[in-house]
Amino acid sequence: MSKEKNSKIHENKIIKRNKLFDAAYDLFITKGFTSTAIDDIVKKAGVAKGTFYLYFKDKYDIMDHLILSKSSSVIKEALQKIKDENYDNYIDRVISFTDYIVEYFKNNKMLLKIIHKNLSFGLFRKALQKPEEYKEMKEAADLLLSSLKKEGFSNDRIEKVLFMVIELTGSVIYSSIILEEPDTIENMKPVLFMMIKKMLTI
Amino acid sequence: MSKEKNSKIHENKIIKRNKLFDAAYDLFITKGFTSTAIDDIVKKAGVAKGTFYLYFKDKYDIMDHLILSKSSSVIKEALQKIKDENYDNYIDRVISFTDYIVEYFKNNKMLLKIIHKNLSFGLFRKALQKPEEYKEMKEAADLLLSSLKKEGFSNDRIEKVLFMVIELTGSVIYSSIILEEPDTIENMKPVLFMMIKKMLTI
Amino acid sequence: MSKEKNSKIHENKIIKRNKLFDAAYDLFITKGFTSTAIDDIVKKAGVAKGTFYLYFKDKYDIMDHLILSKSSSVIKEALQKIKDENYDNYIDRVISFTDYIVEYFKNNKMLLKIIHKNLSFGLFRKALQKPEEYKEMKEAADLLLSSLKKEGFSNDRIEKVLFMVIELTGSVIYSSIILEEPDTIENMKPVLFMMIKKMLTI
Amino acid sequence: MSKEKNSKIHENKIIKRNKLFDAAYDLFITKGFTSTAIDDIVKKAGVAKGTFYLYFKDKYDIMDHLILSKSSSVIKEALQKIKDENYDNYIDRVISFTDYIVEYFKNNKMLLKIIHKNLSFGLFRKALQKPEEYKEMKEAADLLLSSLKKEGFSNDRIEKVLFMVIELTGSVIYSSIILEEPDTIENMKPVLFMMIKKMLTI
DNA sequence: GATGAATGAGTCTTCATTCAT
DNA sequence: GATGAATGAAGACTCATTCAT
Repeated sequence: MSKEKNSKIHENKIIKRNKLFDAAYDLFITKGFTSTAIDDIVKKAGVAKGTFYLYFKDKYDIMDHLILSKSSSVIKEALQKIKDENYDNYIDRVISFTDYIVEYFKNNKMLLKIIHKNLSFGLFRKALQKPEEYKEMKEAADLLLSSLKKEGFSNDRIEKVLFMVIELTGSVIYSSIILEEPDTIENMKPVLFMMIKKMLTI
Repeated sequence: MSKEKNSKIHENKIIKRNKLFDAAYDLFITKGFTSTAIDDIVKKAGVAKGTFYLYFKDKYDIMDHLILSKSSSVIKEALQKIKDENYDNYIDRVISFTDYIVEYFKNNKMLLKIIHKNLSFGLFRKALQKPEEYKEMKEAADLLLSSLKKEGFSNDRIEKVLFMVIELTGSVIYSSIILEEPDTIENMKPVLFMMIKKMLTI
Repeated sequence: MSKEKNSKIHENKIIKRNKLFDAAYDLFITKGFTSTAIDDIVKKAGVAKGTFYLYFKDKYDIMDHLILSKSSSVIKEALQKIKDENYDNYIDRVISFTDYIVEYFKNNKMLLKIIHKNLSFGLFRKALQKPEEYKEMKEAADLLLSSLKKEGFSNDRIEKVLFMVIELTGSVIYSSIILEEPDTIENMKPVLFMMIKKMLTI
Repeated sequence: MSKEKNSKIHENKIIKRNKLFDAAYDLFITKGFTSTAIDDIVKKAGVAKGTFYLYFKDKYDIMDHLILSKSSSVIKEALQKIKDENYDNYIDRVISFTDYIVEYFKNNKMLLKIIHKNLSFGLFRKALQKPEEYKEMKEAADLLLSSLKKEGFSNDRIEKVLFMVIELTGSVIYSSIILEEPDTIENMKPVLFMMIKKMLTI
């Protein structure tokens, strides 16, 4: 009975945390991070102000969790896709993976805006150090890494090249989707994929 | 006499504007953008608060001008360097250009921090539309473009590829210099240059 | 004209500062220090919140100034009284001085409450170091000191004894007026004066 | 059996109360009264927040009990000392008593700080009205009172003089130990004792 | 053109207290 | 009796911007 009680309380806590999470997400992508006040978040979540501080340290804390959570879920989906498709060429796999992410952000411009301005690799590093919580990321990273290793990439280079592919992709996505600079994402995609292929060819 | 007086007044205005500019620059790279208040800027510049709004729309406005001005001067220097060196290989030219910029930001970490967080290509676009004011940028762009054109790059692709090279370089510089992620800039450089070469090879 | 203008502005500033001062005083003695919010003060003074911070660092700052200002004015009055009376006995002078202060606080219980809880000798020390601003205090201190010196008190002891007389007086005043402990001020007075006489007798 | 159970429960309650008491004491003298939150106290005591309110009305309540308890125990020790020493001069007895308290607070500066800011004679009055709980205080008071009575002090005056001696001692201790104003406690002691002697001499 | 006093909305954060479990 | 999640009022302080002089 005590267990049941605790589980109910625990459940409530998760629900409340999620309410805050969702409210913050909605507001951040609608009004932007800076223009969103804690007050807005709690009002939308239907909880008291103090409750916010029970679950998050401050506005930056909830933002970090948000970025990680959203990124993680995109990556998870992209990962599932390439698993299902079963390419035997590793470059095709990377391209397909990338394509999924491009398409995702085409439909989530505001999220892209938010994420981009607040993204830091420190965040991802932390995430990869908690494999239980962000196992999709870990899995995605490992899959790509092992693919490249098989192709004869030196250990030393793999990480750096992958990092650059990711950074380039991120930049192009942001710039072309949000600013249409230097061109629309549709026109950038073929060039981007070509570049990725070149970068990944030994 | 009226002319003389006017020119003196005009000169005074430029001096005042520059004072604000320099003060803002010093403060931004010391304390960061967010932590710098208009109040700090005007105090350091030795002018009244209202005067700030006579010369700049707001804090973002002065920041944009700052980024443009500083970027422009780095590019100018890099440009001068590759002109002096006289490579006949266009890829070497790009690498040398890039190298100059990397080295510059290694010695100006704070500026790099500021610029990165506030960079937008809209800014550069505007700059390129005022060739008289930012002629170094225009020149640099034209030089690289014509080099690639000679090599047989299709007009359509040149701009996009160049854009990607710049974005990749920017990302790597920021990440490796500021965060040492995924490695130090020294260790990233050879890989970065290799990637650039691949990207620029037909 | 410029002078006139400046003096008008300067005058306005003093008026505004005084408004805040008076509002704070009224509220502190009515509601107490802790229960008075900056908001209350500015509303009562009829100025904006930010204006408060133009004149005072925080609530403690205005309180310190208040204590000093009020103490200073009581002391000034007490000083004037003993000057007018022209006692030739130094003990009578001290007693008369003390009596004035006792009577003053009998009629200003709330001020006594506030002052007592926030009094610190550091404050007075600072005040005595600005003789131009708090010259009454300086004068009072010097007068008493020189009286005792003439009577043969060793320099070493004068300050300590005077300190104790002041502390004792303060304690008795506070306790008897505010708490009527251990008796009313009327009944404490003769004993207090007797004790002071004993303390000041060589 | 019911009795046994009840006594065990009762014991548990006392233990819990003491835990809160000790935790509060430690925190108050470490961080100060205002900076200590109920939350800190219950965490340190290892109980839930609500439990605090089962034993104490609020933060002021636990503070009052703390002051009384600590004061009572110092006084008890001081009392024991003068009993052991067996002076036949009543003034020496008071001086010795005082000296013990001075020495005690020299080694417990933080406690002194806390007590001073929150001391009120109302507290002691209450204590003296519960002789069973604070019998040391009652005893000390009676001992000193009867000493003075024997010397011919009028009943009326005894209480007041004693009150003043206590107040003076308290003020000097606080000021000299905490602020070293107007001098260190070592240098104040001889003057303080001399004053006490004068005050107690008929 | 220049000034700088004044504004007041906006923001985060703390914490004593309650009450359903 | 005990718990601790939830509350939400209360509070201090900041700062970009305006405008009368």
